[in-house]
Amino acid sequence: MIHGGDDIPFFDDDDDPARAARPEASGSGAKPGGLAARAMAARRQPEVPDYVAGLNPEQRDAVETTEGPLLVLAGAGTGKTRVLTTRIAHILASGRAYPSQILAVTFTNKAAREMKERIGMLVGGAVEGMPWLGTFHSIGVKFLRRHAEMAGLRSDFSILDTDDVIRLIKQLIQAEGLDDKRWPARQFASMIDGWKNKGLTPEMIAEGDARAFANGKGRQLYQAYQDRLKTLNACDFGDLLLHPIRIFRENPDILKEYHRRFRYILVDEYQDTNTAQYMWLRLLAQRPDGDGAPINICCVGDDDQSIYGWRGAEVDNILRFEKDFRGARVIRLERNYRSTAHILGAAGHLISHNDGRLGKTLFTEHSDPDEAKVQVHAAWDSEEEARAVGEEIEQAQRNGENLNDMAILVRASFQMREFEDRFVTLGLNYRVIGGPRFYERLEVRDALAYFRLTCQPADDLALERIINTPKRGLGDASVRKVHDYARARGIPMLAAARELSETDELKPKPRKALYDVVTQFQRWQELLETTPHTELAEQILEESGYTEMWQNDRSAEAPGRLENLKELIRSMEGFESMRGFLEHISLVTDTDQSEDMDAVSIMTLHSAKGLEFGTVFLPGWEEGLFPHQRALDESGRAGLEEERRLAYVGLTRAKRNCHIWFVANRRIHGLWQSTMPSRFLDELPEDHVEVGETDVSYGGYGQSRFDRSEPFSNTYATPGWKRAQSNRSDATRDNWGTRSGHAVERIGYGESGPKGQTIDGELVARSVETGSSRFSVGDRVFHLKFGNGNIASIEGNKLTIDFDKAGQKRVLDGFVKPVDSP
DNA sequence: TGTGTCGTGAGCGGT
DNA sequence: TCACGACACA
Repeated sequence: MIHGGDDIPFFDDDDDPARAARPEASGSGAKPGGLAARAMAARRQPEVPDYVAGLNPEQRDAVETTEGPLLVLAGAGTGKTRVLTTRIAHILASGRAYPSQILAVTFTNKAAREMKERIGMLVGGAVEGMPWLGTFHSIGVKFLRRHAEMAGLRSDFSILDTDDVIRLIKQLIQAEGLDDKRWPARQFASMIDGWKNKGLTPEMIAEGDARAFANGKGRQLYQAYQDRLKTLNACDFGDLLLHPIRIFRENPDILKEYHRRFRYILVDEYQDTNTAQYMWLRLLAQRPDGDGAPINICCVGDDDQSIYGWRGAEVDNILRFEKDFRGARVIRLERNYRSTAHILGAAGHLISHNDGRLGKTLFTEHSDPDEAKVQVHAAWDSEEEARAVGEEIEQAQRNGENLNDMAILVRASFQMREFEDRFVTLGLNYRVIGGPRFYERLEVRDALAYFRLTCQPADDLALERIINTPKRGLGDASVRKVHDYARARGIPMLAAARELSETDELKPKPRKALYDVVTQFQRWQELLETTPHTELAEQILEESGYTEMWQNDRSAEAPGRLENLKELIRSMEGFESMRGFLEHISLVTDTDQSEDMDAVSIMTLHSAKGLEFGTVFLPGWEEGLFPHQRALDESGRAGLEEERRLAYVGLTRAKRNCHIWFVANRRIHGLWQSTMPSRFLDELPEDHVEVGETDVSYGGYGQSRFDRSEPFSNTYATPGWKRAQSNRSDATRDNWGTRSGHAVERIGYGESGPKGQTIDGELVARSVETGSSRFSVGDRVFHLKFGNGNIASIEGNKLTIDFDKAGQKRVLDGFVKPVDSP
C-alpha cells in the first residue's frame, strides 16, 4: 500500500474496486460537498447526464469508451480538451473510479491548470481530489519524493534548471582537465538531455556517442555528472522521469501498487511524448500478465501537430499506438469548430503532402459563402512585409476586430523585430509571447538561490551562486578553497564553509565574511519551521544585503529588479511553505501574460500551438526560412515533414482570416539575400487560396500598395505570383519543377552554397552563386534591390558594394549581376 | 571589480 | 548585423 503524505486528501487507501463502485457504503472520508460526493450524486441521475448532452457523436464515443486502450485522434479545433475533461468527469460521475485513481498527464503546466479548471466546472467545485493530474514532470517528482531513497536521494532533493546544469557540467569538464571551449558545457548538457529523452543511462549510451564528446570521455563525464547530482541531492528534469522508470523496473512491488491505484490513465498531446515518457507510460499502463484487467489508457493527440521532434518527441509513439496496445480503439475527431472551410481546406491539402500520417480530414458544418479564402501576399522585403501587415491590422481594427483576436506567427524569433519596430512607429499595441521569463531573471534566480540553500543546505550550486552576491569579499580563491575542502571531505559546501570559518586556513577578512554568511544561513534554517515563509523570504533578502545591493544600484534596470523581487515574494503567498513554493517554481517556467490591454500577439509558430485567433498573419514563407534550412539539413525528409506540420499548425490557428506573406529579399545575418517563395505555397490548393497583389516597390520608394485598384485576384495568374514564380525558376533553372516540392534549394540562404544533397536524395542544386572569384574590386554591378553600384571590397563570396542610391551594403555575390561599365 | 575588445555564432524552447 | 561570452587589462 502506498501511503501518500497529506497530499492525498481522501480515498487514499481505497483501492478495492468493489468499494470504489459503491463509495456511499465505504465509509471513507468523502467530504460532504467534495468533488467525489458531487460526482456520485450526478451518477444517480438516470438519464443522459448534462455533460454528455452537448457532445457530437464522436466526442461522446470518446468519452464513453472508458474501458480498454483508446487513441483519440483529435484534429485542431475539434474539442480535444473538452473530450478529455468530460471523460474524466464521466469516469468520476459514473462511479468508475475515485479522483485519486485517475492518472492524467499533460506536457505543460498551463494545460494541467486548464484541465483542472474545466473538470471543476463540469463536476462543480475545486478538483482537490485529483492528486495525479499534472505534467509528466510534476507527477514524476511526486513518485520520486516518495521513493527517493531508491534513487540514492533524500526526499528533499532539489531540482536543477538548465542554467544550474550547465554550470555544473562546466565544472566537471574543467575538473577533467579538458578545454571547456573545445567542449562546451552547453553542448554536453544538450547531449545528456537527448540521452535522457531516450531513457538512456550512462552505461546504455551508444559507444559512438560516448566517444563523440570530450576526447572519448563522454560516458565517463555523463556518469560523473550523475554522481555529482547524487552528492548534491539533486535531479535534473530528465531524472524526474528516469529515476521513477528505474525504480519501477527494479521494484515490481512498488510498480504493482501503482497498477492497483491507477484505474484510468489519460495522456494529453500524445504526439509529443518522447521515448522516456513512453516507457514511463508503458510501465504504468501495462499490468502484469494474468491480471486480466483492461489497460484503461486513453491517449489524445494529433500526429499532424507533432512539432517537437527536435526536443526528443517521437511521432512514432502515436503512429504505433494500435500495435503497442493490443485491441486499441481509435476514434477520430474531425469535426472542426474553429475555422472556415477555406482555412481547413488549405490546411488539409497542405498536410496531405506528408507521408506517415494516421490520416484525418477536418471539416466544418458551418460554411458561409462570404468567407474569405486564405490570402497569399508577396512583399519586396521584410520591411515592406511588416508595413503591409501593420496596415492590414489597422484596417481590421477599423472594421471592428479586436487586436486581441489577431496574431502574427513567425517561424524564427528574429522575424519579430521588424514587426515590433513597425508597430512602435504606428503606435499599435502588441505583445510578444514567449520572451524572457520571469523565473530566469538574474535577480529572481539569485533570490531563489538564497531560498534553496536555506531549505536544502546541500545545494552547492545555489551556494556558489550567491556566496559573493552581494559582494562580501569572497572571490574566486576563497570559493575554491571552500569547494576543495568540501570535495575532500565529501560534505556540502555550506558545511565546509562552516568548518573553514572556524580554522585559520583563510585570511581574517574572508574568514569573517564566511563566518557571517554561514551563521546567517544557520539562523534562517532554524526560522524555517517557525516563521511564515513570505516573512522569512523578505527577511533573508533584507539581512543578506541582497535588497540593499539593488537599492544602491544606480543602473536603469535596478528599480525593475526590486519590483520583480517584490513580485516574487508576493507569488509565494499562495503556497504553504517555502519548500512547496520552490518545488512549484522549479517545475513552472511559464508566466501568463495579462490580457488587460487590447494588443496584437507576436509569437513563434511553436508557441502558438493550442491557441486560436480570428485573424492570423503568417509572414516569412520563404525557402530556407520556412521550411527552415537547418531542419532540412539535419533531419532531411523528416525535418521537412515537421516543418510542414508547423505550417499546418499555423494555418489552423485561424478562425476566419489567414494571411500568408513571403518576401523577395530578406536580410539574414546582416546580408541581403534573395529568397524564393516557400514550397508550402505551392502545396496550397487553388480553390481555397487567393493571391493578393502587393506592390513591390524598390526600397520603399514609389507607390504604396494603397494605390492598387484591385486588391485581390482569384487566380495564381496575378503579377505578384508570376513574379514570385519567375524568381523561383530563374533561381533554380531547370532543376525546379517537382510540383510536390521535393527539390531543395539552398539559394540565398546561408553561405555554404550548394552541397549537392537533398532530402530526397535527388540531386539538387546549384546555387545562383558561382564561386567567389567572379568579380573584382571596382566592377560595376546591378542588384535587384539596391540598383547599380561599384564593388568596394570582396571577402569570399561577400561583396561590399557602394550603390549609387542605396549607399554601401554587403551582399552575397549571387545576387548581383555584372553591368557593362559606362 | 569593472570595463573594453575580440571572437563567434545566429531555428523552434517545456519541464 | 548584432548580441553575447570570454578574456585582458587597469
